[in-house]
Amino acid sequence: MRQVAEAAGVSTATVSNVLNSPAIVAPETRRRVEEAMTRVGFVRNGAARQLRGIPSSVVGAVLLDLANPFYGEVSRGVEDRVTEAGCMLMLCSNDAQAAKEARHLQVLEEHGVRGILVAPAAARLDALASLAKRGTPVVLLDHPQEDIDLCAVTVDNVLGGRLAAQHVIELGHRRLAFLHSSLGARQSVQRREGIHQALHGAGLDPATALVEVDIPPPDVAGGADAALDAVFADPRPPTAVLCFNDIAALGVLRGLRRLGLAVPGEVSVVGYDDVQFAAELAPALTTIRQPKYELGRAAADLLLDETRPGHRHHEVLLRPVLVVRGSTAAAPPPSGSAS
Amino acid sequence: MRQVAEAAGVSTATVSNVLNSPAIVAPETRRRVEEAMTRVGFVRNGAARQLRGIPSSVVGAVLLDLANPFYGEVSRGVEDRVTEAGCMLMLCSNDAQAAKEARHLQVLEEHGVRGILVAPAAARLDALASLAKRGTPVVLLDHPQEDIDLCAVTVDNVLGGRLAAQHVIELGHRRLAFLHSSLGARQSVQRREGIHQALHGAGLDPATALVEVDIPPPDVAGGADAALDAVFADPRPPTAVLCFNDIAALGVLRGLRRLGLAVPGEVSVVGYDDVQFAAELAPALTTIRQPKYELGRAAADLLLDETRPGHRHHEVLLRPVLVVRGSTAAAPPPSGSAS
DNA sequence: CTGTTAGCGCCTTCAG
DNA sequence: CTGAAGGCGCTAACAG
Repeated sequence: MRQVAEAAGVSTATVSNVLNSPAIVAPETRRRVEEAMTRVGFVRNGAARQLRGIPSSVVGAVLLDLANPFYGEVSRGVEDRVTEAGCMLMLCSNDAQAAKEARHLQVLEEHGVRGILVAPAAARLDALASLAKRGTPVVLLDHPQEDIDLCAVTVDNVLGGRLAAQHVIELGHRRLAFLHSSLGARQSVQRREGIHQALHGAGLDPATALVEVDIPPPDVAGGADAALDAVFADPRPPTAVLCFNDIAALGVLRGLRRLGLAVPGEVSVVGYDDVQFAAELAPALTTIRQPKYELGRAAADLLLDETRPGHRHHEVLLRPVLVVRGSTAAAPPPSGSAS
Repeated sequence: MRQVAEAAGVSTATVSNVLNSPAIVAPETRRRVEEAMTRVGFVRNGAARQLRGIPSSVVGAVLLDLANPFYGEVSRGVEDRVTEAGCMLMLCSNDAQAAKEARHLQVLEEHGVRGILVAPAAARLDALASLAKRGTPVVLLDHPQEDIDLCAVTVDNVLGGRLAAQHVIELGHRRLAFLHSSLGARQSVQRREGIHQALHGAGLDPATALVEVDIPPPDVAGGADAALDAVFADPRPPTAVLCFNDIAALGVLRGLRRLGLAVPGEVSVVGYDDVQFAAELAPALTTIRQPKYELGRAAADLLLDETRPGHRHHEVLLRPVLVVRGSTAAAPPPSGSAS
């Protein structure tokens, strides 16, 4: 900046004014300074500005996994909103590991970001609460507000689980499997709750009507595929499989093909998320659609609002929707294979 | 930091030493300082450090579109490599718009990032070259080095196009369609070159054997679907469709279903990228696999190496691979519908 | 309208 | 091993 000032024959303060309040600089001087800037190849130093107290224009986001198409669409929503506000995004994956998450949060805080969006992996949220108390706004993404005083955006998982279960129950299914994973533990608990509600509503007992299977990370599709062996070894196997996301459903479709079970003739499959490819699978996947892009946008919205004077923390609840396609059908008549 | 120093009854320099060279501080003093740090809730100020000249630990990446599963996997490769080096990632999408890209690059430079990975949208690369000359290392991702003196990582697109075309030619197809998009213009040119090579190799004339269709952005799948009407209105329609990515192939499968054309019985389809869902489509997609994760990792590797003293720019060329699945089969016998 | 000045928080000499 | 001092680039306040 000093170089520019010298080249233009003015002081650094004037250069600063050209940058920040062009209106108060004489046109001729301004022109000279601007010319000098391009000649010298001047680039503002963000670190110095920030040190001087200018609010940062980068926002952080800690999500589960960038390569997961669900979070891909979520981050696109975040990015678009944040870009509109003239900000940039520092993105990272926590891979469901609290330690990774803590490290990322620390670095983001040290960088003095304007705020952080986080889909928390850690069981306890105290770290986030104190982070916020120290002055870095935090917005929970796909996690309920619970007792913490933070903004939050969630999609109603209980409703989602209920929609999925009600759908197959209405089709006559009486034995269901629910495939979940520690990668979506929090969501899975709530969706299970919704499934239980639907079962009770139909007069069914979860203890006998529902098989639960945990898919070990990290390979969700492969794990789901492999998990089916045990599920269908049962003398009275389920006729409908509910999955905690579409990737797992991908694995289920593959596994059922491997086991020679027809979809939806013998087994119905319901996914979750409605990622882009869900409609094109064989058969097209019945699934619970989450408003992914909106989820990201809404979270970014809340975060950007944090700096507004009258801001008050609140929770936004989005609603999932059942999308019926080809992977679900009426339950097959009970076969005589009862042992 | 001053607060910590006061709380621990030492000077700020000692606090700094505890942080940066713990070994040279007396254990007892160190303990006291560390205790004071947690008590006060001390957080290092990244801006101040950077201003002081400490090299930044954030690297920037400007890719085409975060929501695109291809770039999702690429960025995961970048992220993992960068995290290993203790760095963070500032990610953004350029949406194939040179203006957006320029803005992002500027902000990244102002932030003083350690380096920038870019899958360039701009036609000319001078901006990148001068960026690098000013001191921010730049690595081209999925773009050849050409005449610019920068590191670059690419996947051999000519080979990819040739593999796709050779495969269907060997299956007896003599009329091919190639669906490309301005979203992948650069890659498309090279893949077309590969297709031409394959056609020539088989003694076919591209002028008559190849139909080219441009899919207008932004909806690739929908655009591909819609584009088929014109393609198959031709009296001698193609029997094989080569797509510039798997998303387009998704749309093609949908469109062919809509038109009542069997895959692979009447028409063969080849995708590109081999994204996660490609294997699970109906039918499973024959496609050209790109080493996506490796592409990201290799690019990050090159970037991190830029700061090494003896570094010399170079280009890494990765090889794509043909993955044959269910969407391609022998060409149908010529029907009598010649007009 | 333009120049001067001080200081943001940290790290690194240099003395002690 | 610890303390004091200076400066990284920028901007806000004030003086000219």
